[in-house]
Amino acid sequence: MAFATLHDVAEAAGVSYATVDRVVNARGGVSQKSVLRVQAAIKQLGYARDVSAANLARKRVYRFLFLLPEDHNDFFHSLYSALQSHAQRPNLLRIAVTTTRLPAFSEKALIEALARIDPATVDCACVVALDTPAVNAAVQRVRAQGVKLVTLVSDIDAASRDAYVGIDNYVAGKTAGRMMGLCHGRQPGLVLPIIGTSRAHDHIQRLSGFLEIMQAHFPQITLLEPVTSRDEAATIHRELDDIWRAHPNLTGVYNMGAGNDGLVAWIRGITGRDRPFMVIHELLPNARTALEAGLVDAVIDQKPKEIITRTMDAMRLLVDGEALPTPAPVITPAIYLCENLPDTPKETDWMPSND
Amino acid sequence: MAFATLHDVAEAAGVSYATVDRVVNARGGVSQKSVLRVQAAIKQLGYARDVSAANLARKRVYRFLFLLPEDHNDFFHSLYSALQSHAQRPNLLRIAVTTTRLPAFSEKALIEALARIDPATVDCACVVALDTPAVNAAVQRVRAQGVKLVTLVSDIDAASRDAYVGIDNYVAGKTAGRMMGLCHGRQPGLVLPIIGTSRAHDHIQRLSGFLEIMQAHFPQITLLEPVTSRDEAATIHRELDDIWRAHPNLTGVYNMGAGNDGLVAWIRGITGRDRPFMVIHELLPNARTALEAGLVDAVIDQKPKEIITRTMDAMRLLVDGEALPTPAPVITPAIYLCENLPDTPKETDWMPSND
DNA sequence: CAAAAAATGATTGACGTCTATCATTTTTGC
DNA sequence: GCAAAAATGATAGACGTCAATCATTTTTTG
Repeated sequence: MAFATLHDVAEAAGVSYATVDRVVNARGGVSQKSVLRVQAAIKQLGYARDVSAANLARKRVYRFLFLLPEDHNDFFHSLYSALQSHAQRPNLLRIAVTTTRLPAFSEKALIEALARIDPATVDCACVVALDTPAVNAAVQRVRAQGVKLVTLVSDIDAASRDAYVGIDNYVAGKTAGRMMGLCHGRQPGLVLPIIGTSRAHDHIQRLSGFLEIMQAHFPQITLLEPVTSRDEAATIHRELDDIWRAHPNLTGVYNMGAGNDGLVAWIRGITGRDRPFMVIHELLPNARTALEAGLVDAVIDQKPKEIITRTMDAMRLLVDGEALPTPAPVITPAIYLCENLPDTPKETDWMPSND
Repeated sequence: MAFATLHDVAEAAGVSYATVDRVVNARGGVSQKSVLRVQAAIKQLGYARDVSAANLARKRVYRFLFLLPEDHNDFFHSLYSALQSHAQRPNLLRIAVTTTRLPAFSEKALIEALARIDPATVDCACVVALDTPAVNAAVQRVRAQGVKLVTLVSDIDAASRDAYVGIDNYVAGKTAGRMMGLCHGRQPGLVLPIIGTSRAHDHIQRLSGFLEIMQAHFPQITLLEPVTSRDEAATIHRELDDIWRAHPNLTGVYNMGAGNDGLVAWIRGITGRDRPFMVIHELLPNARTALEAGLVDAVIDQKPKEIITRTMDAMRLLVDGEALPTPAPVITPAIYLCENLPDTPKETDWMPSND
């Protein structure tokens, strides 16, 4: 009554269960006439496959391995936590996750970790890659053993991996730019961009998105030469002190890397004139506190939970040998002001993806 | 090897499957000693119940009924679409959703619909309620027949229903206020709030949140008396024409109701001076287009999909007789600028797609 | 120590789907 | 109209858990 089963479909279509099974699982060898009758019955009964039963019968188990950089970098840290909390969810779809953290930017460590992957215990690996020939080769060696491979955040040669789940730092930078521009209310201003290192792909992309929006839509705002912080709080603090003295008319700061603690400490010490507008990245506890305290105006967040969910979706599809959605869905950054901060503690979202 | 089963647990604990089953399903009649051994084995093996298999064996089917207002109101429309798209998702958790739309604000229609609920075919109903004694009584009559009842967005007496899933329009209004304030870049301004009807709870809440933030944090901005639009595009257009003429220094408009088409049409016609900053609600296609065209600055969105997900979570827990999380999780509004718009979702096939 | 009570073991049939095998019927080609 | 090919039917054993029954063992109690 409530839910039609394949047996119901078979009866309604006037064929045997075996034929229905051949149709829904595309096994072939069914006449056009039967296919149509089955499809009609499915539609008529509103049949929907019971995925639980299907996965059970298929004995599907997904064993995933994540290789993440072990970095102070805020973003990877939040990615890691998202992965941890995901792993603790009730076991709806039989996913077993193993995580290994590697020294950041170490080609050698990455290649070794890739070589250590055991095809007998891993169905699909997810790697924050470095785009070098040696890594490409190592990845292909893994894949040759039947392990699917997904690159995350940082891609390699498209032919070397099975899929790539990216975040659009360019869009994140543009969003930050729009936010910064709006904060100036059509007034002129002087804005300082801070990047972590000029070597990091993601910071470069954020910067170019930011600059593009600022120049295109807010020409009355002057941009200072970007400062490099090496993601160190102390460096940021020092640099800001200098610039603040040199530019009494500074109206905005956009930090696209880590080191927000130094930034916040510096703001706390400002006296005499209005602090500049502050736009920073990643909604971590310190950023949250700063927002709530009114020390920062906006936080651009890459939604690590959503990234993890999307990645796992892709990995599942790969292991099942199914087609990945094209174009790959893009995760757009969220904007947090101090009023719309999400609830902190309980992560009870254990519904399957989709949101 | 990959996943331990209850049989594995039984073996590891040195007891029979039956005993393990008694422990994990709390059937009682097990000695303390055995309980401990089973728990130890579960922990040691990292056993996690296979929810798919469990649900299958339990024959759990959740039959949910939604009673939603049939309104032009943008918000309920997006809520309805979210529900539709949720219903089309692959059938992971065996949820059957029926939706009935009712004339908005009609107490009579609501009570009749509640009376029509058949306990034999509905496990849990979700209602956008009206807080009147007659509705309260009708709700209690439904519950007396064993149907769980959740109120959505608009609550009634807490004792009358099983749960309430709310949205915080106050927070939404505050977020809009912050956004509007920031757009003024510490400059003075003159801002017009537009509400749908002064009778609608949600608009009142948005308004008070908006006013509170504006007064507390942006005192240099003057607020005009809120205009009532009855959510009609034509009314908004006309009112704005008048106000725009009467107040040459208008710098911002916040529309907390529907009727954004009229608003956008009006903006299109502006010449001579800068348009005011525009903050509106609900990321519907027209709002999206307006954002992309640069006719609107920010859209505050209540994330209807997330609301639906949360509601279904609560309904499931109720039907299972489990405890609801307290305090109820709050959904915070999202802020969209023209750079961080999400991908438009695409439709799925009718065919039973796995996963 | 025997009887009663409590705990445990052993087993079975669902649940809906997958996968496989084998027998039977229908269609096609000549 | 006959053989070969294609399509269909019938059936059965998983998958991991739930829920139930009944037999057996162990512990408690007087």
